[in-house]
Amino acid sequence: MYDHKKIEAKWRERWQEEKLHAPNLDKASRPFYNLMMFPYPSGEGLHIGNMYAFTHSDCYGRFKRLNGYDVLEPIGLDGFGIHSENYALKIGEHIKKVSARTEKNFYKQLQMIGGHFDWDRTVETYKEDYYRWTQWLFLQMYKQGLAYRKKSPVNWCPSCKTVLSDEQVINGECERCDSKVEKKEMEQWFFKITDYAEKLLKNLEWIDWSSDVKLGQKNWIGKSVGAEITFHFKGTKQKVKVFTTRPDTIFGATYLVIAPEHPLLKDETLRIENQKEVDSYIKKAIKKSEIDRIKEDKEKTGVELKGVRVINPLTKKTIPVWVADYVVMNYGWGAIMAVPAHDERDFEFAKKFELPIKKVIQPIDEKSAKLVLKKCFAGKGITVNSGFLNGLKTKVAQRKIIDYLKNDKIGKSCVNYKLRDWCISRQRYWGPPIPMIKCKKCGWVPVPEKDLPVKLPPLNDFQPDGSGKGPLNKIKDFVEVKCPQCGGQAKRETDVSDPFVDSSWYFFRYLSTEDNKQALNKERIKKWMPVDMYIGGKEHTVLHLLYSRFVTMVLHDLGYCDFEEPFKRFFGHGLVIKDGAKMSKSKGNVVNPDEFIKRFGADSVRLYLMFLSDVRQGGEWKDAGIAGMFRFVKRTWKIYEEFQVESITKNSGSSKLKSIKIPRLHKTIKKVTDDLERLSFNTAIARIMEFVNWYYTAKNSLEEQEKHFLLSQLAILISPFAPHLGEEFWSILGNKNSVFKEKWPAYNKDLIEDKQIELVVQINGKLRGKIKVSPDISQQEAFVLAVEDKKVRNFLGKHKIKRKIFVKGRLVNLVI
RNA sequence: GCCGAGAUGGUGAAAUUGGUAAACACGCUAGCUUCAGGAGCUAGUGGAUUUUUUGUCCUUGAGGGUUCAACUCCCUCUCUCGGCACCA
Repeated sequence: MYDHKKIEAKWRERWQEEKLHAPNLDKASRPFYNLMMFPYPSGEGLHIGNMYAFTHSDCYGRFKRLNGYDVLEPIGLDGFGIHSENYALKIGEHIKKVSARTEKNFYKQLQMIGGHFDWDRTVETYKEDYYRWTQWLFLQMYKQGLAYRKKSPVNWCPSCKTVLSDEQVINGECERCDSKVEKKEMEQWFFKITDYAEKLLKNLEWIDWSSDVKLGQKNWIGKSVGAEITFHFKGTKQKVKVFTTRPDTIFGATYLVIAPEHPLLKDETLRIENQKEVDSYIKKAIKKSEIDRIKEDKEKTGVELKGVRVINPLTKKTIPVWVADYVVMNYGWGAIMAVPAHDERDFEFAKKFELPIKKVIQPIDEKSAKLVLKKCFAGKGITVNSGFLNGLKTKVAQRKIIDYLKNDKIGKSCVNYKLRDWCISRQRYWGPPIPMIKCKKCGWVPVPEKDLPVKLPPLNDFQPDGSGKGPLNKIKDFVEVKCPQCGGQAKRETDVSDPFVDSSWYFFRYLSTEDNKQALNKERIKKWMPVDMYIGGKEHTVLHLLYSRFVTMVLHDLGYCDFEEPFKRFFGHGLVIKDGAKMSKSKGNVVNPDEFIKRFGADSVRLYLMFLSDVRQGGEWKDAGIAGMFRFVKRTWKIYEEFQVESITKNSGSSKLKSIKIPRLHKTIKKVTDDLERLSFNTAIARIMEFVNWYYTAKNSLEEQEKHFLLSQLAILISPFAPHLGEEFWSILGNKNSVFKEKWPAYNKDLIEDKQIELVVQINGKLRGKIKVSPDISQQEAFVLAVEDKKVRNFLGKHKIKRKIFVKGRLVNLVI
């Protein structure tokens, strides 16, 4: 009887005792760092989605181990953060208590799934010995000028009562609680990720990552190459700078638009005649939340600054100036030159407010040429109505106009990024206090490194109050401190940092969790990093995966590592869905992994998750499907059980074979190996199933020694997928050591190739016959045999063969 | 709106370089079996067509194209799922 509970518990214990999954970090000769995204421990326990990722990742790690690598596969908990905190608030329990409980539960679950985890070096972001170094990281950032304070409109979640980073706002809503995010003008701590925009973009060209994730990052960074051009106001000395990617269209700039937040709008020297009207528009526009701006169907609004005009530096004509919220302050210079004929938004605006539209680009294709002025044309073409730029192609015109602007000192080429600095302040309790002190005399002073950690003080009522200050502000003993510089009265920063700061460097910390004297161990980093394989969710494209790259680049510049990119390879998996939809509590289609592990065992759940479909695409979970996998496991189990009984009854002490010439085995080994290498887990399992099916049909004609050898090989092949079973099978065969100390089976190339193959005979591309031939049959022979085939002859009749195609080892196609 | 990924049997899905579409499963059908167990075994299972079926024709969202040959490449369209969202 296959008793998965007993077997799995036995091997889990033994792995733990033998520390089978804890490589020696200093002595390992072939390090392989196999990383998976550490989960944030929710109250609900490990989600099937986490398990999906872990299972594939673990299978790959175990495969690498069997191929002779020293595999480090660490695990931990991303436990700080709003998610955990909100859950604690919801159930009315203190977050510290909740965390202690979820930690226990998560680690138990993680043990149950049988991962190759090194339990001696877990990382919990909310423990002092970790967040101390998160604070240290902040101080390094501060020293480099990469952490700074800035007052700016930030994303405020009214429900979580904290600010959020741009990356945490999804469609104008809070990533955590889906509340509408508001814009608030606040002073916050930022990390200067924009300093690394170019490097973050450039390295995307060579890192081996899923291409959609790379593209997502590229778009988020959003590099635009163009020019900045200065426009002078008529009648005053004021001027305004604009950014444009199409300086070549400047002759078509028929008006200028300024963002509502632009400081020029408060400039009295402009003498705006309708200042009141303008002010009320500005007030309304600024009040709008992001989501309102999106939901209003992008209907253009705006107000003309009456009596104000700027001079187009090329046409020398004056053009009107408008304020409109389709221009945003935090990109470029908060002002644009509007070229309605060649920009979608300007076109729409000009149509609505009846502003002049002037064509300056002639499209090359006729279809678009006909539509110019009826529709906007934003493409490239030939410049017209533009003085000295006439007749030039867009690219040439752009170069020429930039040279002109430079000579006249009214503009220059310029690059802009959509990426903005990372706002890391959070007005919450459950995070690492930002290690800064504000002194009346000295200003902001960093906490000296020797004083770290700034401990998160106990606080019973940790509910955020929405005052714009974190709950820590309520604790006098915490707030009131002496200035480390002058000893005078000072106050601590009471905000904590974004949990994404915690996770931006955890993979470094895994390497030296036992060392509490320093954050990072350079030698080990050199030996083990960058991470060889990282498997995780694509939802972190512009969050964790971007932040980690940034932090690694900073650590590189500080000399802690000699690489700029933390993850050599990142592989994004798809989602597990159920009943055709993403799992969610409200839909009631959440799969609880515990229940299935209990019923069928971790091995069956692992196998099923990997068998579902291609890991890149995700797959659909079916309760009936896992039962089928359980059946396969039991069938395989029976083979070993039978073998054990036989060998006991026969009691034959015959010597073991070292190799075997059964092509079926060699083909299976090749298939499984190739499939695992290209991360095609589902087909690898299919191949193992085929092998088991074959074994059933062949077993009666096999010698005991042969069986023993075949089953040994099968035990190893199956062990990355179903590690407990692998071990159990291995021990049934009489082995004392762990199967994971074995070598991955090798195949004999000569046995892969069949001595006889079926060559397909097509007539006009349609299958008409099959002939049995040797794989290296010559073209001539193949044609002769093909024509001799009865069926083929029937089809050919009296037709003349016009053409013959021969594909070696595959087919013959006769064209008639 | 823009960008990306996808659409293959009743279902989840395979098909690595353009070369036998549907591997491997689930489900279903029939039969066998009876340690009644979330059982096991055997056979069948894309559709149409009663032409002895070891046959023929059709079939990878729709339509067109390239090719001896297209799930795969190109064009047009439809739908689904993700990402971005006035970024000049």
